[in-house]
Amino acid sequence: MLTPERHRVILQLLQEKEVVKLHEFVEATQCSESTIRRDLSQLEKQKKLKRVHGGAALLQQKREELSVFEKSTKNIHEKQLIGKYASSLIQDGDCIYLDAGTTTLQMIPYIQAKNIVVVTNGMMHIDALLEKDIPTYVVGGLIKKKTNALIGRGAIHSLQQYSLDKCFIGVNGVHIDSGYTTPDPEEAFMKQTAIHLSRQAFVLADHSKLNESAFAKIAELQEATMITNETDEELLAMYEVKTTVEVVKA
Amino acid sequence: MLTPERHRVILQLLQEKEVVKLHEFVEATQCSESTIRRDLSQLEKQKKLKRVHGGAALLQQKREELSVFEKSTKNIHEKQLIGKYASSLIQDGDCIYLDAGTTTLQMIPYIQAKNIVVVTNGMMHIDALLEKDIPTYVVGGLIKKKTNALIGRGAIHSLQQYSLDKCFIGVNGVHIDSGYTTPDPEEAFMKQTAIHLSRQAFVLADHSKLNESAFAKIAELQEATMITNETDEELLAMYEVKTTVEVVKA
DNA sequence: AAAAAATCAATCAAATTCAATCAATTTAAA
DNA sequence: TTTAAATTGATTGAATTTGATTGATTTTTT
Repeated sequence: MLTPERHRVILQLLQEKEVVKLHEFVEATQCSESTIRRDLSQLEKQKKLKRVHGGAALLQQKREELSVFEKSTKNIHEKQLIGKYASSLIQDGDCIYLDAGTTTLQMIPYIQAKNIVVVTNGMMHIDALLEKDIPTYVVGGLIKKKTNALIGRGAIHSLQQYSLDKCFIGVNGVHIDSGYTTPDPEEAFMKQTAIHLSRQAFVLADHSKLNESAFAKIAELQEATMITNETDEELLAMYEVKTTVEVVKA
Repeated sequence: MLTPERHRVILQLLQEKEVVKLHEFVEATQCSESTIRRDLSQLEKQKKLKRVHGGAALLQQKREELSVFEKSTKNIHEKQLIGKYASSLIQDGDCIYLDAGTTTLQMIPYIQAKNIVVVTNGMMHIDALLEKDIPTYVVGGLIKKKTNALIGRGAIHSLQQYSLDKCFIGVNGVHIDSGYTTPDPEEAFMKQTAIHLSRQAFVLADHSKLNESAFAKIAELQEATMITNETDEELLAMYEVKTTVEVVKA
Protein backbone atom coordinates (compact mmCIF):
# COMPACT_ATOMS: atom_id res chain seq x y z
CA MET A 1 0.00 0.00 0.00
CA LEU A 2 1.40 3.36 -1.06
CA THR A 3 2.01 6.27 1.26
CA PRO A 4 -0.80 8.59 0.14
CA GLU A 5 -3.27 5.75 0.29
CA ARG A 6 -2.26 4.87 3.82
CA HIS A 7 -2.56 8.49 4.84
CA ARG A 8 -6.02 8.62 3.37
CA VAL A 9 -7.06 5.51 5.30
CA ILE A 10 -5.61 6.89 8.52
CA LEU A 11 -7.43 10.19 8.23
CA GLN A 12 -10.65 8.46 7.30
CA LEU A 13 -10.51 6.18 10.32
CA LEU A 14 -10.00 9.25 12.46
CA GLN A 15 -13.04 10.93 10.97
CA GLU A 16 -15.17 7.99 12.02
CA LYS A 17 -13.78 7.64 15.50
CA GLU A 18 -12.11 10.61 17.15
CA VAL A 19 -9.36 8.55 18.74
CA VAL A 20 -7.84 5.50 17.06
CA LYS A 21 -5.33 3.00 18.42
CA LEU A 22 -2.11 2.22 16.63
CA HIS A 23 -3.06 -1.39 16.15
CA GLU A 24 -6.28 -0.45 14.41
CA PHE A 25 -4.28 1.43 11.82
CA VAL A 26 -1.97 -1.57 11.42
CA GLU A 27 -4.93 -3.82 10.75
CA ALA A 28 -6.61 -1.45 8.35
CA THR A 29 -3.48 -0.93 6.29
CA GLN A 30 -1.80 -4.32 6.65
CA CYS A 31 1.61 -2.87 7.30
CA SER A 32 4.00 -2.68 10.21
CA GLU A 33 3.81 -0.58 13.34
CA SER A 34 6.96 1.23 12.28
CA THR A 35 5.39 2.41 9.07
CA ILE A 36 2.28 3.63 10.82
CA ARG A 37 4.34 5.47 13.39
CA ARG A 38 6.22 7.20 10.63
CA ASP A 39 2.98 8.11 8.88
CA LEU A 40 1.51 9.50 12.07
CA SER A 41 4.59 11.63 12.62
CA GLN A 42 4.33 13.06 9.12
CA LEU A 43 0.62 13.76 9.39
CA GLU A 44 1.13 15.40 12.73
CA LYS A 45 3.76 17.68 11.25
CA GLN A 46 1.19 18.61 8.61
CA LYS A 47 -1.29 19.42 11.37
CA LYS A 48 -3.69 16.80 10.10
CA LEU A 49 -3.95 14.97 13.42
CA LYS A 50 -2.48 14.77 16.89
CA ARG A 51 -0.46 11.87 18.12
CA VAL A 52 -1.38 10.50 21.50
CA HIS A 53 0.10 7.67 23.47
CA GLY A 54 -1.25 4.52 21.90
CA GLY A 55 -2.44 6.03 18.64
CA ALA A 56 -3.72 9.27 17.21
CA ALA A 57 -6.55 11.74 17.75
CA LEU A 58 -8.48 14.16 15.65
CA LEU A 59 -7.23 17.62 16.49
CA GLN A 60 -10.02 19.91 17.47
CA GLN A 61 -9.68 23.65 17.31
CA LYS A 62 -8.15 24.95 20.47
CA ARG A 63 -10.52 25.94 23.16
CA GLU A 64 -11.42 29.40 24.26
CA GLU A 65 -8.19 31.17 25.04
CA LEU A 66 -8.57 34.76 25.96
CA SER A 67 -7.08 37.31 23.61
CA VAL A 68 -5.35 40.37 24.93
CA PHE A 69 -8.36 42.32 23.86
CA GLU A 70 -10.79 40.20 25.78
CA LYS A 71 -8.73 40.39 28.94
CA SER A 72 -8.51 44.14 28.85
CA THR A 73 -12.22 44.57 28.49
CA LYS A 74 -14.24 46.13 31.23
CA ASN A 75 -16.82 44.07 33.08
CA ILE A 76 -15.38 41.03 31.36
CA HIS A 77 -16.88 38.57 33.78
CA GLU A 78 -20.40 39.90 33.42
CA LYS A 79 -20.10 39.98 29.66
CA GLN A 80 -18.97 36.39 29.63
CA LEU A 81 -21.99 35.37 31.65
CA ILE A 82 -24.33 37.21 29.35
CA GLY A 83 -22.53 35.88 26.29
CA LYS A 84 -22.72 32.33 27.55
CA TYR A 85 -26.42 32.60 28.14
CA ALA A 86 -27.10 34.30 24.83
CA SER A 87 -25.20 31.62 22.92
CA SER A 88 -27.46 28.99 24.46
CA LEU A 89 -30.37 30.59 22.61
CA ILE A 90 -28.88 29.65 19.27
CA GLN A 91 -30.42 26.49 17.86
CA ASP A 92 -29.16 23.99 15.31
CA GLY A 93 -29.53 25.31 11.80
CA ASP A 94 -30.05 28.93 12.81
CA CYS A 95 -28.88 31.81 10.70
CA ILE A 96 -27.82 34.51 13.10
CA TYR A 97 -26.40 38.01 13.07
CA LEU A 98 -23.69 38.98 15.54
CA ASP A 99 -23.33 42.69 16.01
CA ALA A 100 -19.85 44.13 16.44
CA GLY A 101 -18.91 44.75 20.06
CA THR A 102 -17.27 43.12 23.03
CA THR A 103 -20.40 41.59 24.52
CA THR A 104 -21.41 39.67 21.43
CA LEU A 105 -17.76 38.65 21.01
CA GLN A 106 -18.02 36.82 24.31
CA MET A 107 -20.76 34.62 22.91
CA ILE A 108 -18.59 32.91 20.36
CA PRO A 109 -16.53 30.56 22.55
CA TYR A 110 -19.72 29.15 24.00
CA ILE A 111 -21.60 28.46 20.80
CA GLN A 112 -22.60 24.79 20.68
CA ALA A 113 -25.29 24.69 17.99
CA LYS A 114 -24.49 22.80 14.81
CA ASN A 115 -25.01 23.76 11.18
CA ILE A 116 -25.41 27.41 11.91
CA VAL A 117 -24.43 30.31 9.72
CA VAL A 118 -23.27 33.60 11.15
CA VAL A 119 -23.40 37.04 9.58
CA THR A 120 -21.40 39.74 11.31
CA ASN A 121 -20.10 43.27 10.91
CA GLY A 122 -17.43 42.85 13.57
CA MET A 123 -13.88 42.32 12.38
CA MET A 124 -12.84 41.04 15.77
CA HIS A 125 -15.47 38.32 15.63
CA ILE A 126 -14.19 36.73 12.48
CA ASP A 127 -11.11 34.99 13.83
CA ALA A 128 -13.05 33.61 16.75
CA LEU A 129 -15.78 32.28 14.46
CA LEU A 130 -13.36 30.67 12.02
CA GLU A 131 -11.49 29.16 14.93
CA LYS A 132 -14.68 27.26 15.73
CA ASP A 133 -15.22 26.32 12.08
CA ILE A 134 -18.45 28.24 11.84
CA PRO A 135 -19.35 29.36 8.29
CA THR A 136 -19.10 33.12 8.46
CA TYR A 137 -20.42 35.85 6.21
CA VAL A 138 -19.15 39.37 6.57
CA VAL A 139 -21.15 42.38 5.51
CA GLY A 140 -19.30 44.68 3.15
CA GLY A 141 -18.64 48.33 3.81
CA LEU A 142 -16.43 50.93 5.39
CA ILE A 143 -14.39 49.96 8.41
CA LYS A 144 -14.63 52.21 11.40
CA LYS A 145 -11.21 52.17 12.96
CA LYS A 146 -12.21 52.77 16.55
CA THR A 147 -14.54 49.83 16.93
CA ASN A 148 -13.41 47.67 14.02
CA ALA A 149 -17.00 47.56 12.87
CA LEU A 150 -18.29 47.66 9.32
CA ILE A 151 -20.74 50.48 8.77
CA GLY A 152 -22.18 52.73 6.12
CA ARG A 153 -24.38 52.42 3.08
CA GLY A 154 -22.52 49.41 1.75
CA ALA A 155 -22.83 47.52 5.00
CA ILE A 156 -26.54 48.17 5.25
CA HIS A 157 -27.11 47.14 1.68
CA SER A 158 -24.99 44.06 2.13
CA LEU A 159 -26.86 43.08 5.29
CA GLN A 160 -30.23 43.43 3.58
CA GLN A 161 -29.33 40.54 1.31
CA TYR A 162 -29.80 38.16 4.21
CA SER A 163 -32.77 36.80 6.07
CA LEU A 164 -32.04 36.04 9.71
CA ASP A 165 -33.46 33.80 12.42
CA LYS A 166 -31.97 35.68 15.35
CA CYS A 167 -29.78 38.69 15.91
CA PHE A 168 -27.68 39.61 18.93
CA ILE A 169 -27.04 43.31 19.40
CA GLY A 170 -24.81 45.21 21.78
CA VAL A 171 -25.95 48.64 22.98
CA ASN A 172 -24.59 51.48 25.07
CA GLY A 173 -27.80 52.59 26.69
CA VAL A 174 -31.16 51.15 27.67
CA HIS A 175 -33.73 53.64 28.83
CA ILE A 176 -37.42 53.41 29.49
CA ASP A 177 -38.17 56.44 27.32
CA SER A 178 -35.41 56.62 24.70
CA GLY A 179 -35.20 52.85 24.12
CA TYR A 180 -31.94 51.22 22.99
CA THR A 181 -29.19 53.71 22.07
CA THR A 182 -25.55 53.92 20.98
CA PRO A 183 -23.25 56.90 20.30
CA ASP A 184 -22.70 56.53 16.54
CA PRO A 185 -25.74 57.06 14.27
CA GLU A 186 -24.17 54.94 11.54
CA GLU A 187 -23.77 52.02 13.89
CA ALA A 188 -27.23 52.60 15.28
CA PHE A 189 -28.73 52.30 11.83
CA MET A 190 -26.80 49.09 11.25
CA LYS A 191 -28.14 47.56 14.45
CA GLN A 192 -31.66 48.75 13.65
CA THR A 193 -31.52 47.12 10.23
CA ALA A 194 -30.39 43.82 11.75
CA ILE A 195 -33.27 43.90 14.21
CA HIS A 196 -35.78 44.46 11.41
CA LEU A 197 -34.36 41.62 9.33
CA SER A 198 -34.56 39.07 12.15
CA ARG A 199 -37.42 36.89 13.28
CA GLN A 200 -36.18 37.31 16.85
CA ALA A 201 -33.96 40.09 18.18
CA PHE A 202 -31.89 40.07 21.38
CA VAL A 203 -30.14 43.00 22.99
CA LEU A 204 -27.22 42.23 25.29
CA ALA A 205 -26.85 44.81 28.05
CA ASP A 206 -24.85 44.37 31.24
CA HIS A 207 -26.13 46.22 34.29
CA SER A 208 -23.98 49.30 33.64
CA LYS A 209 -26.09 50.09 30.56
CA LEU A 210 -29.45 50.25 32.29
CA ASN A 211 -31.06 53.61 32.75
CA GLU A 212 -28.41 55.16 30.50
CA SER A 213 -28.94 56.70 27.12
CA ALA A 214 -26.61 57.59 24.27
CA PHE A 215 -26.99 59.86 21.26
CA ALA A 216 -28.41 57.67 18.52
CA LYS A 217 -31.54 55.62 18.83
CA ILE A 218 -31.51 52.01 17.68
CA ALA A 219 -35.01 50.82 18.46
CA GLU A 220 -37.82 50.86 20.97
CA LEU A 221 -37.54 48.54 23.95
CA GLN A 222 -40.30 46.24 22.72
CA GLU A 223 -38.52 45.55 19.44
CA ALA A 224 -36.04 43.20 21.09
CA THR A 225 -35.73 40.85 24.05
CA MET A 226 -33.27 42.26 26.56
CA ILE A 227 -30.65 40.01 28.14
CA THR A 228 -29.01 41.47 31.25
CA ASN A 229 -27.40 40.57 34.56
CA GLU A 230 -29.14 43.32 36.52
CA THR A 231 -30.78 41.94 39.66
CA ASP A 232 -32.60 44.94 41.08
CA GLU A 233 -36.18 43.65 41.03
CA GLU A 234 -37.73 47.06 41.06
CA LEU A 235 -35.67 48.31 38.11
CA LEU A 236 -36.36 45.19 36.10
CA ALA A 237 -40.08 45.37 36.74
CA MET A 238 -40.08 48.76 35.10
CA TYR A 239 -38.62 47.37 31.86
CA GLU A 240 -40.78 44.28 31.95
CA VAL A 241 -43.78 46.46 31.37
CA LYS A 242 -42.48 47.29 27.92
CA THR A 243 -40.44 44.29 26.82
CA THR A 244 -39.30 40.77 27.61
CA VAL A 245 -36.31 40.67 29.95
CA GLU A 246 -34.12 37.62 30.54
CA VAL A 247 -31.86 37.82 33.56
CA VAL A 248 -28.57 35.92 33.81
CA LYS A 249 -27.36 35.09 37.29
CA ALA A 250 -23.82 34.25 38.27
CA MET B 1 1.46 1.97 -27.54
CA LEU B 2 1.96 5.62 -28.42
CA THR B 3 2.79 8.34 -25.95
CA PRO B 4 -0.54 10.24 -25.95
CA GLU B 5 -2.47 7.01 -25.57
CA ARG B 6 -0.33 5.90 -22.65
CA HIS B 7 -0.85 9.24 -20.96
CA ARG B 8 -4.58 8.91 -21.42
CA VAL B 9 -4.56 5.42 -19.88
CA ILE B 10 -2.46 6.62 -16.96
CA LEU B 11 -4.77 9.50 -16.16
CA GLN B 12 -7.83 7.33 -16.51
CA LEU B 13 -6.48 4.74 -14.11
CA LEU B 14 -5.83 7.54 -11.66
CA GLN B 15 -9.37 8.80 -11.98
CA GLU B 16 -10.70 5.38 -11.04
CA LYS B 17 -8.34 4.80 -8.17
CA GLU B 18 -6.78 7.81 -6.51
CA VAL B 19 -3.44 6.11 -6.01
CA VAL B 20 -1.94 3.70 -8.54
CA LYS B 21 1.21 1.59 -8.34
CA LEU B 22 3.87 1.69 -11.01
CA HIS B 23 3.37 -1.94 -11.86
CA GLU B 24 -0.32 -1.44 -12.48
CA PHE B 25 0.55 1.11 -15.12
CA VAL B 26 3.03 -1.31 -16.66
CA GLU B 27 0.35 -3.98 -16.92
CA ALA B 28 -2.24 -1.66 -18.34
CA THR B 29 0.05 -0.31 -21.03
CA GLN B 30 2.24 -3.33 -21.71
CA CYS B 31 5.41 -1.33 -21.75
CA SER B 32 8.49 -1.07 -19.59
CA GLU B 33 8.92 0.52 -16.20
CA SER B 34 11.32 3.03 -17.69
CA THR B 35 8.74 4.30 -20.12
CA ILE B 36 6.12 4.66 -17.43
CA ARG B 37 8.55 6.51 -15.20
CA ARG B 38 9.26 8.92 -17.99
CA ASP B 39 5.56 9.42 -18.61
CA LEU B 40 4.91 10.06 -14.94
CA SER B 41 7.69 12.62 -14.83
CA GLN B 42 6.22 14.47 -17.79
CA LEU B 43 2.69 14.38 -16.46
CA GLU B 44 3.89 15.59 -13.10
CA LYS B 45 5.61 18.54 -14.72
CA GLN B 46 2.29 19.32 -16.40
CA LYS B 47 0.59 19.19 -13.00
CA LYS B 48 -1.66 16.37 -14.10
CA LEU B 49 -0.67 14.11 -11.24
CA LYS B 50 1.72 13.74 -8.36
CA ARG B 51 4.45 11.14 -8.28
CA VAL B 52 4.83 9.22 -5.07
CA HIS B 53 7.27 6.51 -4.15
CA GLY B 54 5.93 3.39 -5.82
CA GLY B 55 3.55 5.04 -8.26
CA ALA B 56 1.44 8.13 -8.69
CA ALA B 57 -1.45 9.91 -7.02
CA LEU B 58 -4.25 12.15 -8.17
CA LEU B 59 -3.56 15.67 -7.04
CA GLN B 60 -6.48 17.51 -5.55
CA GLN B 61 -6.06 21.10 -6.59
CA LYS B 62 -7.70 22.69 -3.58
CA ARG B 63 -6.05 20.52 -0.98
CA GLU B 64 -2.62 21.34 -2.33
CA GLU B 65 -2.99 25.00 -1.47
CA LEU B 66 -0.60 26.12 1.20
CA SER B 67 -2.03 27.76 4.26
CA VAL B 68 -1.51 31.48 4.64
CA PHE B 69 1.07 30.90 7.31
CA GLU B 70 3.15 28.60 5.18
CA LYS B 71 3.02 31.05 2.31
CA SER B 72 3.97 34.01 4.39
CA THR B 73 7.45 32.67 4.96
CA LYS B 74 8.08 31.71 1.37
CA ASN B 75 9.79 34.13 -0.99
CA ILE B 76 9.14 36.88 1.49
CA HIS B 77 12.00 39.05 0.33
CA GLU B 78 10.97 38.90 -3.31
CA LYS B 79 7.40 39.66 -2.39
CA GLN B 80 8.51 42.71 -0.47
CA LEU B 81 10.42 43.99 -3.47
CA ILE B 82 7.47 43.49 -5.76
CA GLY B 83 5.10 44.96 -3.19
CA LYS B 84 7.25 48.03 -2.76
CA TYR B 85 7.36 48.66 -6.46
CA ALA B 86 3.66 48.05 -6.93
CA SER B 87 2.77 50.48 -4.17
CA SER B 88 4.73 53.19 -6.01
CA LEU B 89 2.21 52.93 -8.84
CA ILE B 90 -0.58 54.21 -6.61
CA GLN B 91 -1.24 57.92 -7.09
CA ASP B 92 -2.86 60.52 -4.87
CA GLY B 93 -6.61 60.25 -4.92
CA ASP B 94 -6.69 56.77 -6.43
CA CYS B 95 -9.36 54.28 -5.61
CA ILE B 96 -7.70 50.88 -5.62
CA TYR B 97 -8.53 47.24 -5.06
CA LEU B 98 -6.15 45.02 -3.12
CA ASP B 99 -6.68 41.35 -3.72
CA ALA B 100 -6.29 38.95 -0.77
CA GLY B 101 -2.91 37.25 -0.66
CA THR B 102 0.54 37.62 0.77
CA THR B 103 2.09 39.50 -2.13
CA THR B 104 -0.45 42.33 -2.11
CA LEU B 105 -0.19 42.37 1.68
CA GLN B 106 3.46 43.37 1.29
CA MET B 107 2.42 46.49 -0.60
CA ILE B 108 0.69 48.11 2.31
CA PRO B 109 3.66 49.23 4.43
CA TYR B 110 5.08 51.07 1.42
CA ILE B 111 2.00 53.00 0.35
CA GLN B 112 2.77 56.71 0.26
CA ALA B 113 -0.06 58.17 -1.81
CA LYS B 114 -2.51 60.51 -0.07
CA ASN B 115 -6.29 60.61 -0.13
CA ILE B 116 -6.65 57.14 -1.48
CA VAL B 117 -9.42 54.69 -0.81
CA VAL B 118 -8.82 50.96 -0.71
CA VAL B 119 -11.27 48.17 -1.35
CA THR B 120 -10.14 44.68 -0.34
CA ASN B 121 -11.35 41.13 0.11
CA GLY B 122 -8.42 40.15 2.32
CA MET B 123 -9.02 39.98 6.04
CA MET B 124 -5.32 40.06 6.72
CA HIS B 125 -4.99 43.36 4.90
CA ILE B 126 -7.41 45.25 7.05
CA ASP B 127 -5.31 45.72 10.15
CA ALA B 128 -2.35 46.85 8.08
CA LEU B 129 -4.49 49.37 6.19
CA LEU B 130 -6.11 50.81 9.31
CA GLU B 131 -2.69 51.05 10.89
CA LYS B 132 -1.76 53.48 8.13
CA ASP B 133 -5.05 55.36 8.48
CA ILE B 134 -6.17 54.49 5.00
CA PRO B 135 -9.95 54.52 4.52
CA THR B 136 -10.81 50.91 3.85
CA TYR B 137 -13.84 49.26 2.36
CA VAL B 138 -14.31 45.55 2.69
CA VAL B 139 -16.37 43.53 0.27
CA GLY B 140 -19.03 41.43 1.95
CA GLY B 141 -19.33 37.70 1.57
CA LEU B 142 -18.30 34.30 2.78
CA ILE B 143 -14.93 33.95 4.44
CA LYS B 144 -12.71 31.20 3.17
CA LYS B 145 -10.87 29.93 6.21
CA LYS B 146 -7.69 28.81 4.56
CA THR B 147 -6.78 32.05 2.86
CA ASN B 148 -8.83 34.47 4.94
CA ALA B 149 -10.30 35.81 1.73
CA LEU B 150 -13.86 36.90 1.11
CA ILE B 151 -15.42 35.06 -1.80
CA GLY B 152 -18.73 33.99 -3.23
CA ARG B 153 -21.80 35.62 -4.74
CA GLY B 154 -22.03 38.24 -2.02
CA ALA B 155 -18.44 39.32 -2.44
CA ILE B 156 -18.78 39.67 -6.20
CA HIS B 157 -21.98 41.63 -5.87
CA SER B 158 -20.46 43.81 -3.22
CA LEU B 159 -17.40 44.50 -5.32
CA GLN B 160 -19.48 45.48 -8.32
CA GLN B 161 -20.76 48.47 -6.39
CA TYR B 162 -17.40 50.14 -6.80
CA SER B 163 -15.56 51.76 -9.66
CA LEU B 164 -11.81 51.39 -9.42
CA ASP B 165 -8.76 53.21 -10.74
CA LYS B 166 -6.32 50.36 -10.27
CA CYS B 167 -6.36 46.84 -8.96
CA PHE B 168 -3.50 44.69 -7.71
CA ILE B 169 -3.99 40.96 -8.03
CA GLY B 170 -2.02 38.00 -6.74
CA VAL B 171 -1.93 34.82 -8.83
CA ASN B 172 -0.58 31.29 -8.53
CA GLY B 173 0.37 30.72 -12.14
CA VAL B 174 1.33 32.73 -15.18
CA HIS B 175 1.49 30.78 -18.40
CA ILE B 176 1.79 31.82 -22.00
CA ASP B 177 -1.19 29.67 -23.01
CA SER B 178 -3.41 29.43 -19.95
CA GLY B 179 -2.92 33.05 -18.83
CA TYR B 180 -3.23 33.99 -15.15
CA THR B 181 -4.48 31.15 -12.94
CA THR B 182 -5.21 30.27 -9.30
CA PRO B 183 -6.41 27.03 -7.65
CA ASP B 184 -9.86 28.09 -6.46
CA PRO B 185 -12.48 28.98 -9.09
CA GLU B 186 -14.36 31.18 -6.62
CA GLU B 187 -11.26 33.25 -5.96
CA ALA B 188 -10.47 33.31 -9.66
CA PHE B 189 -13.84 34.84 -10.41
CA MET B 190 -13.33 37.44 -7.72
CA LYS B 191 -9.99 38.46 -9.21
CA GLN B 192 -11.47 38.49 -12.69
CA THR B 193 -14.26 40.79 -11.58
CA ALA B 194 -11.79 43.21 -10.02
CA ILE B 195 -9.77 43.33 -13.23
CA HIS B 196 -12.86 44.13 -15.25
CA LEU B 197 -13.93 46.88 -12.87
CA SER B 198 -10.57 48.65 -12.96
CA ARG B 199 -9.19 51.19 -15.39
CA GLN B 200 -5.76 49.60 -14.93
CA ALA B 201 -5.02 46.10 -13.70
CA PHE B 202 -1.73 44.80 -12.28
CA VAL B 203 -0.81 41.21 -11.57
CA LEU B 204 1.92 40.58 -9.00
CA ALA B 205 3.87 37.40 -9.71
CA ASP B 206 7.23 36.52 -8.22
CA HIS B 207 9.49 34.38 -10.39
CA SER B 208 8.25 31.12 -8.92
CA LYS B 209 4.87 31.69 -10.59
CA LEU B 210 6.13 32.02 -14.14
CA ASN B 211 5.48 29.16 -16.51
CA GLU B 212 3.22 27.56 -13.93
CA SER B 213 -0.49 27.04 -14.20
CA ALA B 214 -3.18 26.31 -11.67
CA PHE B 215 -6.72 25.00 -12.06
CA ALA B 216 -8.88 28.08 -12.48
CA LYS B 217 -8.35 30.78 -15.08
CA ILE B 218 -8.46 34.40 -14.01
CA ALA B 219 -7.76 36.28 -17.23
CA GLU B 220 -5.69 36.38 -20.38
CA LEU B 221 -2.16 37.76 -20.09
CA GLN B 222 -3.01 40.93 -22.00
CA GLU B 223 -5.77 41.89 -19.57
CA ALA B 224 -3.30 43.04 -16.92
CA THR B 225 0.21 44.41 -16.59
CA MET B 226 2.49 41.87 -15.01
CA ILE B 227 4.89 42.87 -12.25
CA THR B 228 7.61 40.33 -11.56
CA ASN B 229 11.18 39.93 -10.37
CA GLU B 230 12.11 37.35 -12.98
CA THR B 231 15.31 38.33 -14.79
CA ASP B 232 15.63 35.65 -17.45
CA GLU B 233 15.56 37.82 -20.59
CA GLU B 234 14.48 35.01 -22.85
CA LEU B 235 11.57 34.03 -20.65
CA LEU B 236 10.43 37.61 -20.26
CA ALA B 237 10.62 38.25 -24.00
CA MET B 238 8.09 35.48 -24.47
CA TYR B 239 5.58 37.17 -22.20
CA GLU B 240 6.25 40.61 -23.58
CA VAL B 241 4.78 39.52 -26.87
CA LYS B 242 1.39 39.24 -25.20
CA THR B 243 1.40 41.77 -22.39
CA THR B 244 3.22 44.57 -20.61
CA VAL B 245 5.81 43.34 -18.14
CA GLU B 246 7.45 45.45 -15.45
CA VAL B 247 10.52 43.94 -13.86
CA VAL B 248 11.59 44.74 -10.32
CA LYS B 249 15.29 44.36 -9.58
CA ALA B 250 16.83 43.88 -6.18
C1' DA C 1 6.42 2.94 45.37
C1' DA C 2 8.00 -0.80 42.65
C1' DA C 3 7.13 -4.04 38.99
C1' DA C 4 5.02 -5.27 34.80
C1' DA C 5 3.11 -4.11 30.49
C1' DA C 6 2.63 -1.34 26.75
C1' DT C 7 4.24 2.08 23.71
C1' DC C 8 7.77 4.75 22.00
C1' DA C 9 12.03 6.69 19.18
C1' DA C 10 16.21 5.28 17.11
C1' DT C 11 18.77 2.29 14.39
C1' DC C 12 19.84 -1.28 10.93
C1' DA C 13 19.71 -4.35 7.03
C1' DA C 14 16.81 -6.07 3.35
C1' DA C 15 13.81 -5.03 -0.21
C1' DT C 16 11.95 -2.00 -3.22
C1' DT C 17 11.99 1.87 -6.14
C1' DC C 18 14.45 5.42 -8.26
C1' DA C 19 17.29 8.36 -11.74
C1' DA C 20 20.87 8.07 -15.00
C1' DT C 21 22.97 5.92 -18.71
C1' DC C 22 23.42 3.28 -22.94
C1' DA C 23 22.49 0.53 -26.89
C1' DA C 24 18.76 -0.94 -29.93
C1' DT C 25 14.88 0.35 -32.42
C1' DT C 26 11.70 3.31 -34.52
C1' DT C 27 10.45 7.64 -36.60
C1' DA C 28 11.27 11.83 -39.12
C1' DA C 29 13.90 14.63 -42.14
C1' DA C 30 17.51 15.56 -45.63
C1' DT D 1 18.67 6.01 -49.25
C1' DT D 2 21.12 8.08 -45.67
C1' DT D 3 21.39 10.70 -41.64
C1' DA D 4 19.78 12.67 -37.61
C1' DA D 5 16.53 12.73 -33.84
C1' DA D 6 13.48 10.62 -30.73
C1' DT D 7 11.70 6.75 -28.22
C1' DT D 8 12.22 2.55 -26.01
C1' DG D 9 13.77 -1.31 -22.75
C1' DA D 10 17.56 -2.99 -20.07
C1' DT D 11 21.13 -2.22 -16.68
C1' DT D 12 23.55 0.11 -13.16
C1' DG D 13 24.44 2.04 -8.62
C1' DA D 14 22.08 5.39 -5.59
C1' DA D 15 18.21 6.65 -2.82
C1' DT D 16 14.06 5.54 -0.40
C1' DT D 17 10.97 2.80 2.11
C1' DT D 18 10.11 -0.94 4.96
C1' DG D 19 9.76 -4.26 8.98
C1' DA D 20 12.37 -5.98 12.78
C1' DT D 21 15.05 -5.14 16.86
C1' DT D 22 17.02 -2.47 20.45
C1' DG D 23 16.75 -0.06 24.75
C1' DA D 24 14.31 4.06 26.65
C1' DT D 25 9.97 6.06 28.11
C1' DT D 26 5.35 6.06 29.54
C1' DT D 27 1.28 3.95 31.47
C1' DT D 28 -0.94 0.53 34.19
C1' DT D 29 -1.01 -2.81 37.73
C1' DT D 30 0.40 -4.70 41.90
